Amino acid sequence: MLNDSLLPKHVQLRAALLKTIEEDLQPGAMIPSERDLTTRYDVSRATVRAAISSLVNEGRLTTVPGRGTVVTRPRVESNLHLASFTQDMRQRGHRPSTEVLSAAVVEAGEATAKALGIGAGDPVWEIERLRLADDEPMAHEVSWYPEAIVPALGDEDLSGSIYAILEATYGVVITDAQQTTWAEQAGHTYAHLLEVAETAPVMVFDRVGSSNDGPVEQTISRYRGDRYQLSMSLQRGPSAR
Amino acid sequence: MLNDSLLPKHVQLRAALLKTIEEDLQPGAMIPSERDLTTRYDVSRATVRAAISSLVNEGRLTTVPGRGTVVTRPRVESNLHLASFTQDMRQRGHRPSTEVLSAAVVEAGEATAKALGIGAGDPVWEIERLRLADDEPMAHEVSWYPEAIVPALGDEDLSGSIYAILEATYGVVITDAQQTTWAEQAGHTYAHLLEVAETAPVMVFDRVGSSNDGPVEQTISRYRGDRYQLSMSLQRGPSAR
DNA sequence: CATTCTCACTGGTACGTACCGGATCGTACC
DNA sequence: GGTACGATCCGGTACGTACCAGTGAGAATG
Repeated sequence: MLNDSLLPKHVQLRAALLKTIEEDLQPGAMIPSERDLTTRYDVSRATVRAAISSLVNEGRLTTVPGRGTVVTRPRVESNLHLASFTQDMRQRGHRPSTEVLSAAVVEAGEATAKALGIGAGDPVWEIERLRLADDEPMAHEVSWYPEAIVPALGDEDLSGSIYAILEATYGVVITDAQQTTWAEQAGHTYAHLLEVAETAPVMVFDRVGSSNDGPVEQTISRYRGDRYQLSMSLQRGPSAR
Repeated sequence: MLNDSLLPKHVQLRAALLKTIEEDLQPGAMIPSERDLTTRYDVSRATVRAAISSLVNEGRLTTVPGRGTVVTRPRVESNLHLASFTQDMRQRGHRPSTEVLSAAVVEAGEATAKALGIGAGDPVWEIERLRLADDEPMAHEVSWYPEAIVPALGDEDLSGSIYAILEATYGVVITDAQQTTWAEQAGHTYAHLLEVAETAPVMVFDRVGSSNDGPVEQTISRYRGDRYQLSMSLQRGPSAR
């Protein structure tokens, strides 16, 4: 039945099961019992269990002692992914808008230069924007992009997604980012911009976005603590000592 | 050798291995061979392999065909993972300690009951702890665990990792969690506990930890904004609209 | 002395058996 | 008609055997 090849049987069986649960079965449906599968595919139960446990481990199947093994209902998408402010707000049910505060070429500071892998003092576009949701301030953002990568960024309409401009005009696709977040008091400057008290808490994000060719963007955002929250899923990872 | 006993042997063996790789072995060191472990603990090789593969799955061990099984070198990157406070602080170079403020069985609130998949009013252990790093307050934590799962939690030493207790005593392994975070002002209660101003910003985490059998824990933590930050990597999700 | 070969040992694969406790359902008994 | 029992399914646990393909150290060879 199996043995098309050099692949271990439990790997082949795994693939076969995956195919059936994707094509023929609905979430919540039961797959054949382990003992049934042993005769169907003419393998031992240990092999069947190896295949199944691999799929259980990836969250595709769930075992229920005494009943059987069922196809897992697909999980709601993890909320933590790389999205532009615009996408993010729409997904949360808000109407996003943007106020461009400034856009100019400046010399890269030390931290920015290091983050972007360029020299300190190299020219970078500095874009400062206020982000609104339903016409109320949600976040303040300052972003830096190397001029060498996006020479004419200032000519574009910066009230929308800069990621879209990068992609359409410069063929640069930001595929992943690393960000650090912490909590601060708004303070003089941002209290005014965000229309909150000076002692109001804000969530600060320091993000470096990268394309396949390396870092492209650094952004420091300050979100109003009273209007923003972030959800994420955690797995027990390799470094979960 | 094993058989303390209500727990399956491979779970006990898993715990035993985890202890040795945490206490006696350096990253990169090899653990005894599978056949060696069968005689040491007087179990079958299948049992040994079950214990090992569970640890491999969580990234604590790595198997090398023809050579052996080695303790995984912890990676410094990927800062966003499921880790206990103790683990987290050690990784950040701090010396963690804990002050247990209270531990009692209470009736589950509505939000907690919903998160844990139990009935409102069902008995849950409520553990309130102050977490210190280098003897200074870092975070305040309140956790809830269903009494049905951990009947005698109050008898344990709660100044360390509760995850470790869950695993060692109850055979419950928290493998993943969903958490939401936002920024707040410390306020009366927490300002005093965390030794900061009432207007000082804190990062709040509302986390639900789950084992393979479902939710086990809800924890609400408040971290001092001036002492804590969170790093994470973002990928462009499947629907990168 | 350098190379090659052998061989013990590793994890990986695959088979078999056996028994347990939980779930389900039909059936026999009040 | 409702309850209790038992047969029978399920996955979970645990044991055993056997062989394979890499690895690596030491022996045999050049």
